[in-house]
Amino acid sequence: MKISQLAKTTNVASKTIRYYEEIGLLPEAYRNDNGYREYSASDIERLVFIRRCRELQIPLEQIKTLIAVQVDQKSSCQEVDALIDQQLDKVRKTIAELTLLEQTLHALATSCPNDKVGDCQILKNLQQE
Amino acid sequence: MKISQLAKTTNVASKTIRYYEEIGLLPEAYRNDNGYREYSASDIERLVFIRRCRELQIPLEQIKTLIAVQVDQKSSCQEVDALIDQQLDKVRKTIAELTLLEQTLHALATSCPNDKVGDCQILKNLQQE
DNA sequence: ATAAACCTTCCAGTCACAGTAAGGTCAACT
DNA sequence: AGTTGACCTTACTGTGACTGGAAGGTTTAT
Repeated sequence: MKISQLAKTTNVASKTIRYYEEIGLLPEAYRNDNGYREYSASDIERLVFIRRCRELQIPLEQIKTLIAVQVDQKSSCQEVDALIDQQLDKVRKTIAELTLLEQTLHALATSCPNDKVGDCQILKNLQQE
Repeated sequence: MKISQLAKTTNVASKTIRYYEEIGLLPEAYRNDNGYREYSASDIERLVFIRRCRELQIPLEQIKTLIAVQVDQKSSCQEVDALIDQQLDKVRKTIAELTLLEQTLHALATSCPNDKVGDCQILKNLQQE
């Protein structure tokens, strides 16, 4: 199958597939006589895996690690667990930060009863240390 | 005052101050005989304003707009209100997305009772569409 | 024959900086 | 007078994960 077929099947843009190959996240694709990349079913699997990881906002470098770990079926999946836990931690911290941010923005949004820039309480609040 | 003094006072790195000047967020600084940038009190105000906006994750381009609006004291601060509301919206949407993400990651993190990669439920789940 | 829909590589742009290099300036000390 | 160290300057590169576009080759359908 050609790259656009793979793109459609996996819901990953052709451009992105080439990019993944370039950075070594995908192996170099087999080429047809005309130089076009040719893909098989196993490429779909790998790409779906990557896409799912990306949906979880796992960085490409860490996805590389996950793929490397998968190769040795008998090795411990401790690294996998740790990576997911890390990701969960990161997401939770970001949520906490954004929740504070939301409160600040909400307070700010409701702080100005005036309508001229000169009296604008929002702008004054933004001036404060 | 020199750039490092301004940096300390406002808690914005010298590098960042130069960058803000480069992109036109700050006006071109006055230069001493030796070519060093020289700043005054009003520069502190402007930079604190920018820093506060950045803490609220307002993009630099929108901060430019806010600064432009401030100039005409008599104009309506409708644009300011709208911008803060937009920002609040964006933050709320991100929180909602991350909350879903957190649930998925949590479910994933607790899905694997095995310890060999070959049986790892996490990796299997990541393979799914 | 030609048009459209593909494919290829390569380069630039995104956002908001941070890192580094190479060099100029200044104040204090020996 | 020389030197050290802390500043300052510009200019270029790198970050992450792509996306857009240019310029050109190939295939397929009409």
